[in-house]
Amino acid sequence: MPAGRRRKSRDKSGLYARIYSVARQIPPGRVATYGQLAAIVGRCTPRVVGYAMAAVPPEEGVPWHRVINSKGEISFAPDTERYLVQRDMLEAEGVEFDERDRTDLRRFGWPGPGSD
DNA sequence: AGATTGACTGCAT
DNA sequence: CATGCAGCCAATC
Repeated sequence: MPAGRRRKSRDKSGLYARIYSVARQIPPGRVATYGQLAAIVGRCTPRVVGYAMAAVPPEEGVPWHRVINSKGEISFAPDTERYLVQRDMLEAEGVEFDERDRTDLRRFGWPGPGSD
């Protein structure tokens, strides 16, 4: 790996790789918020995490469906197919939604890396 | 190079 | 609890 050159990580190319790397650590049945991932990745913001999730290649093994917004809700309009697909996958893992279509982050929220 | 958009968030109303 | 607004960073046009 290219030693030297660190300080503030200018690896913009590795930004997505970092985000995916963290996302892959989210265990089944748990969900993480964009802001949480951004904080763990560092030098990143929720917007970028969302953009990265939208750009996840299908075979990367990244559980993009376990990433939701800070309100504990899926960030797609409820009447879209993408929303239904994501919700279906989460429920299949045991994540529950209330009548407001929100999950309880205190129960299903991912504590963070190393909580395995 | 400037403007616009997007799977966001926190705070004020 | 719903809505509005500003701040945020990268990708696209």
